[in-house]
Amino acid sequence: MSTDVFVALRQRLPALSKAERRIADRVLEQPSIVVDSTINQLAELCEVSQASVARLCQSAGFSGYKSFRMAIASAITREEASRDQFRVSDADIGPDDSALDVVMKVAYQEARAVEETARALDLVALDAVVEAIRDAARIDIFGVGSSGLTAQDLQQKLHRIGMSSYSWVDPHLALTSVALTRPGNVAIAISHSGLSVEVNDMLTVAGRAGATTVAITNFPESPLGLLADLVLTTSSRESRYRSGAMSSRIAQLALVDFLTVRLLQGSYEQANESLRLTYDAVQNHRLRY
Amino acid sequence: MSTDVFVALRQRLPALSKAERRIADRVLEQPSIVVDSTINQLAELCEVSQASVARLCQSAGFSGYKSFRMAIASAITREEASRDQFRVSDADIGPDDSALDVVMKVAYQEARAVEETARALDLVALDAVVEAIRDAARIDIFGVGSSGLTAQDLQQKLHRIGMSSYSWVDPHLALTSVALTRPGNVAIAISHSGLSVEVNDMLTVAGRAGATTVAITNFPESPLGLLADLVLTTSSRESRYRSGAMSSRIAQLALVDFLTVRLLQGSYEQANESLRLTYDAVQNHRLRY
DNA sequence: CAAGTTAATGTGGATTTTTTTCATCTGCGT
DNA sequence: ACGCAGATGAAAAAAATCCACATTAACTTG
Repeated sequence: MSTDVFVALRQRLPALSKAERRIADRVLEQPSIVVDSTINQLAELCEVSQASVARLCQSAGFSGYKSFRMAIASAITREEASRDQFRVSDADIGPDDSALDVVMKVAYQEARAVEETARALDLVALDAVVEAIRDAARIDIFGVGSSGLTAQDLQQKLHRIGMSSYSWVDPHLALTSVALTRPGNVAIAISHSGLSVEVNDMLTVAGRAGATTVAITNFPESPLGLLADLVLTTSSRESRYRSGAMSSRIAQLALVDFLTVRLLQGSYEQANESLRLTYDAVQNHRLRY
Repeated sequence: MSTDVFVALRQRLPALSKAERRIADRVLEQPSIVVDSTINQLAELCEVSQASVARLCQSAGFSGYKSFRMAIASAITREEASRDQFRVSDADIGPDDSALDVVMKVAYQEARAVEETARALDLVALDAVVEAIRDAARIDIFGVGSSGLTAQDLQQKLHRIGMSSYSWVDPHLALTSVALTRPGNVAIAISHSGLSVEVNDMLTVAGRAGATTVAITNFPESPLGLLADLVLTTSSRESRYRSGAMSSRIAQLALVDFLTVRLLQGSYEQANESLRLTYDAVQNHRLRY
């Protein structure tokens, strides 16, 4: 992309003739009118001829009014975008915030959670987990509360690409399953705080049985984190105005996706075949437009 | 309307005719050609008539090709700006991408899905749904596959703030439940494509029983979207390299959070009390450092 | 399976918009 | 006052967009 229209315009400002100057001033003052106006309307607005407008566009380095107009449209959104970047709604959500405020703030927090989780992720650990999963005959996944949903999600995805995996909601069932696991298998525990008793128990038992233990938690130094062979850390901070887990769950799911895509990469053909088959399987449960 | 062209286009994608679809695909794949092409050139490039291009532009909500082109120019710069932040190329994920590339690209797509969902959200519909939920004696939630997890998540959250809600995995159970629902109650159907037979059935029955019907879907013009009284639209694009639902599920959960926070705001004291109580309830299942 | 019906697509011309040409005007120096 | 150079506007020419209508394709129904 060449230099900004506004820059080009401002630089030429002193060299312009009277009519062109009038147009340029108007445009710089309120660029949006260019987007909304044809060359005729803009000319009339500035009380000059269309030809003058056309000449200004060319003298600013554009082929004509058309491309000038598009450049202005671009430049406006570029300015908007960089403004938005600084007007980040890092503030906490309050009881009197408008719907727009709420939506923007929540979205911002969650987008940030994903981004920060990605940036802070230990890629070596990630690929170690991927390797462990790939070699495992069975994968047990466990989480309670909202982390239970992440567990289910991971289970579904692993299952879809052809890996035997189980996610347990019931702690007793989980314990009986992992008690019988073996070296080479993988047990994955998910807990935002890393403090959940059930989840810790499950990973302890799995470790004792020789499985590779993986923790997905926001706090690597938590009991759960210290317990596990491999730790994948999410980076989310919950708003005080929470209705339970928001960002933490999003960050966990993002992590699940990193894992699955990475797994998928390793066995492209085979995994894609699995995906195609599972997709076809539900095809006749779909309506048509 | 600040809603992004690309969002509008992607949401209408499945509802488009063959010729329009071809154009839309081409545009989404390489948007810059629109900026460089007249309507004739673009038509020739896609091997369709100019009229079809014009029709697509109108069906995407623009007055014609002119304004469509400007919107594309804007949207391109917006995308560029946000990509710069992630320092990620626009290429899709490939089998040979490094772990870092994969993580950043997935994170970018998911963060983008959240942001675009927020940006394009119909706030009036959102608050209408919030009102309906608040007044309802019972809320039935239904989704299959990965949308089933969203359904569970929403159910958990509503439940936690003291609303009677049910999420059904089994279509039969769901149908028997909504068949007995009543006017004033709310039925929420979740489906990314809006095509799932079971989910459509459920909402149809609920509507017949007089409940307020809500659809959460990426495609407002899908059968499900057309069926519902109120539609909340997600704005996600799936990577071609998908392991099932990634961005779509994240966007759905973001939507769930918008809903719950908004609900929570309305009844600050009472809901916060519920949250505190439920938090305390699991307290002695937490370890200490 | 054919006829009828409806939706989708393309053609060509009407209309709008942009570009270019050229005549006129303004200001300035001689 | 005259002539010249650059600036400006009017209008013609060119280009592009939009629209009405014809045609084709797809689908339904008897």
